[in-house]
Amino acid sequence: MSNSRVTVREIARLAGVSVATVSRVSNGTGQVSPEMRRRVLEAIEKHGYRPDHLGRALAARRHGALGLVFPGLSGPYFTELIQGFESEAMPSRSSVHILCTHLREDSDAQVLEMGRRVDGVAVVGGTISDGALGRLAQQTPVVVIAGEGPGDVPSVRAENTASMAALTRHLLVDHQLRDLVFVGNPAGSPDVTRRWTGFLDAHRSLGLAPPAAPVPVGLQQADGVLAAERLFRPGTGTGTGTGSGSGAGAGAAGGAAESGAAPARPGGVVCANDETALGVLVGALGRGLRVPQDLVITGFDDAPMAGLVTPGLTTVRQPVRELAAEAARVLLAAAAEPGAPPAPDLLLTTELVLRHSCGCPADQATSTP
Amino acid sequence: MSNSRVTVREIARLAGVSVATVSRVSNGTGQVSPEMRRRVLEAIEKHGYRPDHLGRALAARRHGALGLVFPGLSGPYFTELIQGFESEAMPSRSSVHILCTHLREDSDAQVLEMGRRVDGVAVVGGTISDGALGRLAQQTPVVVIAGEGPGDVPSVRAENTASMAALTRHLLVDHQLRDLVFVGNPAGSPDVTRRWTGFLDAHRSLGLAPPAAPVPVGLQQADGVLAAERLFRPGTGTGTGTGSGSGAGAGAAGGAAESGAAPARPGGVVCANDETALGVLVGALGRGLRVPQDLVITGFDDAPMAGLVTPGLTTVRQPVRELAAEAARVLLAAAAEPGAPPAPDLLLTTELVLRHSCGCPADQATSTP
DNA sequence: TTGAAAGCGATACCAG
DNA sequence: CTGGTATCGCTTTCAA
Repeated sequence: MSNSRVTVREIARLAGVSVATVSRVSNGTGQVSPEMRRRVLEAIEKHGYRPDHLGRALAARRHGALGLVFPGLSGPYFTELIQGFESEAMPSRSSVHILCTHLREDSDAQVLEMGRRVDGVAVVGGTISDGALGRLAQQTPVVVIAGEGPGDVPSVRAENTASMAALTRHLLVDHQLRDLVFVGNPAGSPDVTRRWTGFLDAHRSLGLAPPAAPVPVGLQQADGVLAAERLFRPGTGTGTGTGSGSGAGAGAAGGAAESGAAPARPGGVVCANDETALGVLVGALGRGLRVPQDLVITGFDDAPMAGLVTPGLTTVRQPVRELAAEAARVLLAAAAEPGAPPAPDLLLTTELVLRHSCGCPADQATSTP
Repeated sequence: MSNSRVTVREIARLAGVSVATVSRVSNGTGQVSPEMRRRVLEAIEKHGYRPDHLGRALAARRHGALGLVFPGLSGPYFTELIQGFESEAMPSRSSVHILCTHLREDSDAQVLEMGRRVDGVAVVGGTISDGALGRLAQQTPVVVIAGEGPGDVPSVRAENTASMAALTRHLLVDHQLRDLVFVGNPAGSPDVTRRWTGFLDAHRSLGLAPPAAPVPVGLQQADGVLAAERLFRPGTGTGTGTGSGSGAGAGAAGGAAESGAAPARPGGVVCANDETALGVLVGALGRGLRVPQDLVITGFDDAPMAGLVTPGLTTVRQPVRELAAEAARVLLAAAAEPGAPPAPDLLLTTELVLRHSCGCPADQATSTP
């Protein structure tokens, strides 16, 4: 039935036409008489001919593939990223190559190599050196996701600083919290750098002293658990002390402005993303702490879980799928028109999502989970 | 420096040799005199020549790429899967194409198309129809991961039934639990089918009546939260009380039997994987339930988080990375030797991991052959 | 409209 | 050892 060994020449011979005609028919290009077309189509159908991708790619000098490079995929963020990227590449009949450089030392070389097998590469910010990015860019279209490229390498990213500042201000002003800690490693990725900056900005603009340093852990849920361990270990920094807290005889969620009566002010843990926030939440709940009464926790991303946990996680919504889709679009466009000017940088907007983990009464928000 | 437009012919001309010699030098095949080699190497270096992948692939009739197909990547399972697959493909200089068929209707066609662009395809069990698998298999090497292929399509999977039966028996016998529920959809994937079977087997071999039906949710953490909502809704099956949590006067985590003298036997929630177990755990803790005192929860996979949460999650360890690596190995071997007999099915062993969430005192572990 | 032929970039066989 | 050349499978001028 569908033997993959059939070539244009075979079909041409069987249909009694030239390979050029077969090509024209199978691609729908050029003019072909109805009679010829019928004969060719028949032969194609009968032998299950499908043009070979390599031959076609070689002739067209186009791979029909896009590359996606990231540090070490983990969690819903990369899930969304990949799916968004793929959903945009697929309609253009481009396949998706992936490369996780995680912990590998020769990743620059790997990426360069990938650049020779695809029509464009999207690199997640902070994954490879700027030098490698530059060299990659002069060999194939490149776009940086969630970061900034050197020179005129285009990038697509979501707003970070201002929204993290807004979130932090919300805790500082609306909930009158102090002694906030930041969980995340600013040196780990451009996104976290900006979020840390926003966190600091909020403090400074209010004349408050931010913590001297963040709790520098990774972006995975496990890292959040790790951070919780560090934070809640008896006798450690954050004013949360033991989880015992005051009796809090009151009923459920409602408590709006309870700040007044409570003697021991709960601390707040501002996490670099939802994953770590969830990890911290699990760590806190597992130790008998109550959120938000004993401890406030916030995230960033608005991952699927954020709206589902109890209490709902206050966070910043970021359009990750869109980010990746835009990146794919940039590459596709650049590949289609090699001479075009570099795409402009894209900055997608984010949105504050207030749920219960920050102490807000209910799911209000600019949002619907 | 590194212009990608240089071809063998260019180098040959510049070095004053034939293309054959350039090819020999750049591939290290055949014998070349030191003098020629030097000249060629120099030209290659000077112009930054790197052989084009398409030309090479066309000549070799080999793509230098492997495909990986899965339903909708999510969670640590797929993270491990992809990384294991890639770590095996990379040393063979094969790139990795991915395809998530999630929710798409034309996925069979997509997979067939992918089959024409790679040297072999690994398909996660339950992702595409057996028909499509069959057709794919007669066009390129195929291996099924975590499932079984039709006909002589090879597969690699981990043991499920016996280990889930062992885990269930542990709850039933060692902890004297009754009224276990199973969270997961047996119709969703071959793995879950087998785990459900093991769950049932354990009951029957002890002369106990298993629940009539599972709680049929997906495999993501959010699904676990959903299941928890369903299970712990007041008035529902599992004999657990309200989640409102009494005043928690005691110290931190350790708190023993505080739920009053309530002798109500805690139920047990056996989850199809760690992700959902974690979701259920979060849902339970968020409602003030104590694990394992009020409720026992178990998972499957031994994901990174399993050992980190409080309480540690009792589960079954599955070598996911190895699974994927083996799959890649099978494909690579098949691609290297087209005439070879189909690879035998591989069954990797799993291991029971007893932590605290089942009621066991401390971390201990046993293995099941 | 159709076909012959020239690539696309690299490999490998076969003489010399 | 080295070089000419056929080949891989398809697309695309260029004539007819």
